[in-house]
Amino acid sequence: MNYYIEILKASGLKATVQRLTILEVMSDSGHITIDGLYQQINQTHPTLSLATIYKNIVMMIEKKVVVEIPIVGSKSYYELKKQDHIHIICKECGDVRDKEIDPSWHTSSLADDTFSLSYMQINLYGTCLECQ
Amino acid sequence: MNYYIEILKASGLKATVQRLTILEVMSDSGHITIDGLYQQINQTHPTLSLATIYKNIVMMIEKKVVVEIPIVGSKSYYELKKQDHIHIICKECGDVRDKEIDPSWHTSSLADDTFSLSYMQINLYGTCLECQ
DNA sequence: ATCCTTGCAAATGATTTGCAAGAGT
DNA sequence: ACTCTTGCAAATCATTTGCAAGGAT
Repeated sequence: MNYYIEILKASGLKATVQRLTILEVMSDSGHITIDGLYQQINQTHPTLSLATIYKNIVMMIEKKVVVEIPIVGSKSYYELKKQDHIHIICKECGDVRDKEIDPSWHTSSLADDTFSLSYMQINLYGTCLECQ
Repeated sequence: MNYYIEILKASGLKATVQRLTILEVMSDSGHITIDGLYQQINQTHPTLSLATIYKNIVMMIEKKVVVEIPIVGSKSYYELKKQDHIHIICKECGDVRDKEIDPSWHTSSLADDTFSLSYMQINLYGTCLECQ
């Protein structure tokens, strides 16, 4: 918890209960949609409003504390910012898992020299073991 | 034009002027949003409604004629279905370019054996030459 | 002739905004 | 004390739906 207070302050955001709650729930679930966040949070903080979640997600994305994961055929997921990694997405159950990017990949060679790369996003869609 | 008639029929969809127009505009621009489609089409087919575009995009995605490209921080783009490839996206101007996937990549090794991969999506975000 | 598709308008759903009260620094 | 943030309700924007008329096979 204290960890997130530091992150928020370092980003110029006040450490409110609402923000800390959002970050904790997001961290626990790994990847979560806005609706998911709201439902989870509602159980422990029934007064925390949807509007507050929206406002804060927008803000924390701007401050690079949170990252959006846009998904084919569904709402975006959100996660805490960390190193670039692959998302393995089950089309059946919607589960999202992380995987490290194979270091043998020369990611810099992906784009050409004329393009200044800032970040990448790799999503693999398919069916997980449980859903097969 | 006749080419798209075949594709539609093969997918079990009637070849209407509206659908052919959508496919042509989409092909011309490479990648386009719903709004973009509507504005482009409006110039030549002012009566073609937004609702028709929505209905058809949904249908053609189901039939695998069209593919959604979800984008960080903006609406999804759509393109004609073709081989998997990389999208190079300029965060400044929104331009989307295609690039072949480096064949030296062992894409099958990206996921583990337990995951049945159906398709992948690789987006590189940064700044294009013109916007630098 | 039949069934599918269109276009309109209305309905729904998601996200954003304005503002007064409350909380963090 | 000051400024930022919250929560509510209303406003806006995006997407979907129902239905009667028109078009494709």
